[in-house]
Formats: sequence, C-alpha cells, structure tokens
Amino acid sequence: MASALLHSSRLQPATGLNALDLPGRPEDTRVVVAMSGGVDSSVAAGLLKRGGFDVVGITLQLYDAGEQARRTGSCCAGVDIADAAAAAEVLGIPHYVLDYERRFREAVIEPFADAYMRGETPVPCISCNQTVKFADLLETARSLDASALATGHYIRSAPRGAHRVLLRPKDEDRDQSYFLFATTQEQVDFLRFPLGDLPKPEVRRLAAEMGLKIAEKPDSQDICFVAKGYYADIIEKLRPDAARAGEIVDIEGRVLGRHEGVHRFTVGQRRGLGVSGGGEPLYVVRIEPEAARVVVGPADALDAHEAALRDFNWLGDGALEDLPAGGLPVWAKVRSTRPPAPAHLFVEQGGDVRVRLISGERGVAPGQACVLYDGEGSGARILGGGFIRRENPGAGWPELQLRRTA
RNA sequence: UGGGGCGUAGCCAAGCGGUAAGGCAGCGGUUUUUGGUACCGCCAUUCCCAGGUUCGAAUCCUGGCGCCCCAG
Repeated sequence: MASALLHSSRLQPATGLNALDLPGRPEDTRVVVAMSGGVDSSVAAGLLKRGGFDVVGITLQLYDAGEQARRTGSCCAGVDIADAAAAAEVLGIPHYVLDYERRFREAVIEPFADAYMRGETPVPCISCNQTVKFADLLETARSLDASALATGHYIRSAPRGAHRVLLRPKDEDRDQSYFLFATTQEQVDFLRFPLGDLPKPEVRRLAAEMGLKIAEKPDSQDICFVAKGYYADIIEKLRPDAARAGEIVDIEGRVLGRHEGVHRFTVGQRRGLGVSGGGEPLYVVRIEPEAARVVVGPADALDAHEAALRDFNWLGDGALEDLPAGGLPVWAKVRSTRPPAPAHLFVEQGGDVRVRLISGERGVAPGQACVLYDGEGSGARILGGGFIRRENPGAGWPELQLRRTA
C-alpha cells in the first residue's frame, strides 16, 4: 500500500479501486488519521495526503499531561498534541483534537489498575486500541463520513474475499500486531495501515522529506500514562486501600521475605524481589492476590506449555468451533518482544480456548496477550488471540484427562 | 570457661604470606509502543576487634569479643 501511496493517486487498473482498496477517486475518499504526535502517525497522514486522499487528522487527548508534559516518549498529551497539530499544518490537512480523557480513564487506566490488583499483568496498549481508538474514534470517523480510519501502526492489512486480513508488517522488528489482535473483523475492514510495508528508518527519512519537525523525535515507549518506570505509583494512587503487604514464599511455601503489594509484581519478574535463595536467581512464578502472596522459584519453574485464553478474538477463516479436533497448528506470541513460536490452538466443548506451546515459553503471565499467526515471519496472517487466564496449569486438558482414565 | 571449629559486602562464599574470585540481592544502563526477560556496567582500600612478626598479613603469632559443635 505504501508504495502505491508514494507514487500514485491513480486508480488501480485491475480493480478500479484506489490505493486504499476503496472505490472512487482518492480526492473523493475521506480518511481519518489517528495522529499521536509521533513520527509514525504523522508520516502515515503524510503518505495518504501524498496519495491524494481527503485526509483529516484527529488527535485524542487521553490523559492529563501535567508534569509529564515534557517527557519524551509519551503520546497523546501535552506537547504531543502540539506536535500533531504542527505536523498537520505542515502536511496541509485539517486537524482536530478530541478530549477522550474520561473515556480513556474508564476504559484503559481503571481496568489497568484493577488487573494488577487481581494479580494480572495488563497490556493497556491493547485495551486502548480496542476501546478508545478502534471503537470510539472509529465511530467518530464514520460520523465524519470517512471511508476509513488509518493509524501509524506497523502492521499490514489486505483484501481477502469480502473482508480484509491482518498481516505482519515488512519490518518485523517493529511489528505491532501483538497490540492489535483484539481488533474485530468489522474494525479491520474499516482500518488502513500505511506503514505496513515500510521499515522504520524509511519512515524517519520520509518524515524529514515531508518537512516534519518530529522526524527525529524518539520512539514512544513505556506506558504512555505512567511516568517512567513507576507504574505502581499510579495504581496506588487509584486504589489507595487495595494495596496489601504480604509474604514472598518459595515453591515449598517457605517465607523468604515480604512485599508491599501484589500489584508490584508480574509473573516472570526477577528484579526487585529483594530476596535471594540458593545462589540462583529467583523469579515470580505465581501471584496469589487473595492471600496477598507472591510465589517465587528458579527459572525452570517458569516453563509453561499451555495457556487458557479469555476474550478470544478470532480473525481466521470459518468458525472457531470448526477447528480440527487435534488442534490447529499456529504460531503464537505470548509477549510482544518474542518471535512467534509453534503452538496448537484448541477450542473445548464449552467454548474455552487453549493454546499449547510446543516448545514451552518462560514466564507466561496472566493478563498478557497470546496472539496467533498462521506463519512465522513477515506477511504471516494474524489469526486472533486472547488474554491469558489465571488458572491451575494442567487442569482441563481433554488429552490429559484421557490419559488419566486410560 | 575440658576439647574442637568458625568469624571475608545485605546473604552465601573463594582465598591459607604478595597486595580481596564468584553467585544471589541491590543500583545504573542498553534493548522494548505493555509488564517482565535477556544483555552490559557498578557494587569490600578492606577481611570481628586490639596488638605483634614481616619489605609485605584476610592469610603467621598473642590477647580479647562473638557464634557453633562435642563432652561434662
């Protein structure tokens, strides 16, 4: 798509569709671009503008900038909004700022705090995409008579039959599909991702070429609404009464130390435990919020070979219930920064979804996403995914139950 | 108060006359549009204390102090 946008505002001869796979001339096609104030979404807007589309930039104000206003690596607040507005002006497109603070708080920040109190490790970027960006903003785009909503995510989408499919981007290092697995088919059909075919350095080059001041702006990182590194502070501020101190115990139940609240921990975490045992490093292997207990153990104790998923979003062909009984071979990511690994997807009688990780993964944390692909590398299709559930490992596997009775 | 052993960083621990390994924990950083992982760097001018021997002592000697074990 990007190459088409770069060079042409003509219709594709074979299909009669424009570069966004939409009918009509680009200049008659309105596209809303979600502009965060960063390089990526600014270039996405610039590419669409170059492609001749009727581009409207929208920036969501998501949280009170406050003292974070001057932080680098943030988005959607304070100076970032000004950056987005400046970029829109350079590109010559209309730009609007919408106040979504309340919605963002309800849909992203509050659930983020609650998840930690439950002993889970949430992915706020996913809930943000899921609710604020792809639900609320998408509705706004529709109400503005836009034919599509575009973002600066590194992911590709392409027409397939009556719908569109999501594909891993050309630049695998920047792949953001992990954060987008929860996108519904309806949303996918409406969304466009102009950066899917571009490597990041090329995007920065384009930003400079377009005269955008933010061409060298650092990538955003960390949780946008959390001052660097101290997410626990926000949770304690939001849930002042919920934080309970408790014990840090080893797998045998021996008390090794104390902690100041389970929300400060995540499964797989090593640093910050303050306890040492046996000369080998200890990791959080389980969090028991009911008992305010953090269970730690050696690296081996982190190996997980399966994960039960909730809120599963299926983007593959056919019905989820029709998967092969022996499981569908897939590639699975249980963390954003790990490459996809071979796995099998199972759907049980009651509709519960499970993934078996063939080689196992270390530190599979409840609340994180498990995202599924039909292949390994660039261009692999995103089949959907779900959030990892807290549960007792080994329970509920039909195969294991069979073995037990046999 | 007979015998034996031990006291090295927050924890474990090597060193046994030549100028303080290593691991865990901690701290800092790199990587990363989540958290974590991983990786890199830092972390005892000083070896329970006081004397002594020696060119030189954590290492040898003497005396304290403190633990532990065996015996009574």
